[in-house]
Amino acid sequence: MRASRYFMPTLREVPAEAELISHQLLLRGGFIRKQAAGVYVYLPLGWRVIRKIEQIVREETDRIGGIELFMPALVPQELLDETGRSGLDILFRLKDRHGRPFTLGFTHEEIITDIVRHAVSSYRQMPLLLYQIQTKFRDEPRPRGGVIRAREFLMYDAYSFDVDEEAMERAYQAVRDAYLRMFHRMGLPTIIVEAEAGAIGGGRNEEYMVVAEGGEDKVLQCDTCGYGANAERCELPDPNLVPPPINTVPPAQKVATPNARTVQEVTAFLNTTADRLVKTLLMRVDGKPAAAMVRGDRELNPYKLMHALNGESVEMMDASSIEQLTGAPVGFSGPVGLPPDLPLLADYELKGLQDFITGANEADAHLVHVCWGRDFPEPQWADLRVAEAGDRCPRCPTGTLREVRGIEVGHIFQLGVKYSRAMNALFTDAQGNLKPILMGCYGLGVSRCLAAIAEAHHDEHGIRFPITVAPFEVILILVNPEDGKQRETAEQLYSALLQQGVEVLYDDRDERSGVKFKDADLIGIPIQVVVGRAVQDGQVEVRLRADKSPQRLAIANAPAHVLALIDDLKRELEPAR
RNA sequence: CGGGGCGUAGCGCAGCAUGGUUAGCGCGCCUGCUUUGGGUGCAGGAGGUCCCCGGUUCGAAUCCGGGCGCCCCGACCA
Repeated sequence: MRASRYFMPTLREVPAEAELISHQLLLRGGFIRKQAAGVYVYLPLGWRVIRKIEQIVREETDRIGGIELFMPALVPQELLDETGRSGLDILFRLKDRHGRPFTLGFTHEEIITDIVRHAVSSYRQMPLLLYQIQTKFRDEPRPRGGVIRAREFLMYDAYSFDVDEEAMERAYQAVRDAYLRMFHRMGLPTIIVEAEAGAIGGGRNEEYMVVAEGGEDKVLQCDTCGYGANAERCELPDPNLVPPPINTVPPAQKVATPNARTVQEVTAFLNTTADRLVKTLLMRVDGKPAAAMVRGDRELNPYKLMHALNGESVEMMDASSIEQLTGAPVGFSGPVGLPPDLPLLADYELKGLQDFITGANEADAHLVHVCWGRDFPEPQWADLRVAEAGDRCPRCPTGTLREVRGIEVGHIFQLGVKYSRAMNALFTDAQGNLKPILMGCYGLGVSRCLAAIAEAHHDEHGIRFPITVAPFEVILILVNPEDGKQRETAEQLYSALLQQGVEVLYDDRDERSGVKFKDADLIGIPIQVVVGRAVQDGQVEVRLRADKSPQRLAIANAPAHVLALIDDLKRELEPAR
């Protein structure tokens, strides 16, 4: 490709809207352009990268027996009614001319299950692994980071169908390994962590995280055993604390705390510390009220409360319901005097705490010297708080958790019969029994990978693409187009490389050399071939974007050398191929 | 949805508190010359519904009201 005839609008200055380095570089390098919040154009360079990512995921899925298909982006709402997901607020909704409600697909479990329930009826037709690469639409409350969290984005999603638990587990493992190969081939270093299932639901599920400063997920990792989990999932062990004696604790006493609602305000007012305070949070699990207690300096993990009560959804109770239930405005809730039928749960940690401060369930008042088992019934103990760096590992005796940030590039789930049961996707087994199909679903953010790659591979000059996903393998830089000898050499090398099947971007533009070098570094093509003044000595320079150390070569040897370099770079990421 | 910030040429910004020439600067773009190994120098030029609607005023980019859009933090999120 001749750069003079190509479309690569690079930007010299950093667009004000971009915060993340990957976002800045992708905008500046002419890979993407914003159309609206969370809606992006993929410019030619960006689209070439996307197509390479797609190719890798196709090859690796095909290798484990996956079969590609293509589902509609336009999804009839009634299909989502079957699984109760038509009310989700991330759905884009529209109506056709007859007023029939549609949504834009945010994920495709219902569609694929619908196809399979009509076409699969026997155990002989499984196992089955179907996948697609599709545009997904999610009306995110807050798009951010460019294509990291977009409202319209490209996603690969695969779905497995099996006859029993073991077969489902085998399919899950096969995809799990295939994902590792995909990310490795893309040059994305990932870690696998346990995760929450969110709107997809189901059982076991894991996320693939690219560790990056700009990542939006908090990930906790054990320094000893390798356990890793998303912070919204990460379990904590029961420290089995011994309750301190309460015979010397003075009776609970009400104190006035005018306008002191937050932990910070209360501790300041009572001149104490947050770990002497117990927060009581009123929540709804599956719509039913529940109270959860954590220490004042901790954070409640709502999912943990949901799991403790075997629920499927959780939300904070709204202010007026709280007032109705406790008799006090938000900020003054406490465990003393709550309705006896209200489930009351407390984090394990509180087992070792007595003589604490809580809300009094009365406006502008708190209680001091509160003890559980004395002033209110012993609560149900559970793991309820959000894990933090420094906490003990839940999987091994000596490990400590540390915290990193990650970009979630993949998420795999064992769905079990959640969708097949709801949608009546049944099959007949060898014994003639009618059973629901066991499903798994496996998502990979294709467009998000583009951003993750830029986030993981860049320096102060620009992106440094791994060769497997680079928009071109080689950039051929003609330093001075006015120089006949240089031009002639560059043209000759260009044809030679093309003939060898090399993907080469030939920068023949009538630009200053400085512009070309800056652009080459910015767009990150891994191999740079510079045709400059060295042609006088019959030489050109070859250098890697990654280390920049130039190597001078006789012009005649350059194509073979470049070919060998490409091979080397590819072998690092695709050893088996 | 809560808090904060922003909206002026393709991009980055100034001007706005105190209303008043023809709305300005840098980059980019066009023309000519120059230069040719890291965003070259000189000269000339084009490009603006100052986000939108309404109001105040002799006069609004500037003041007031309403709306829309965008970014960041939080809530939320596969």
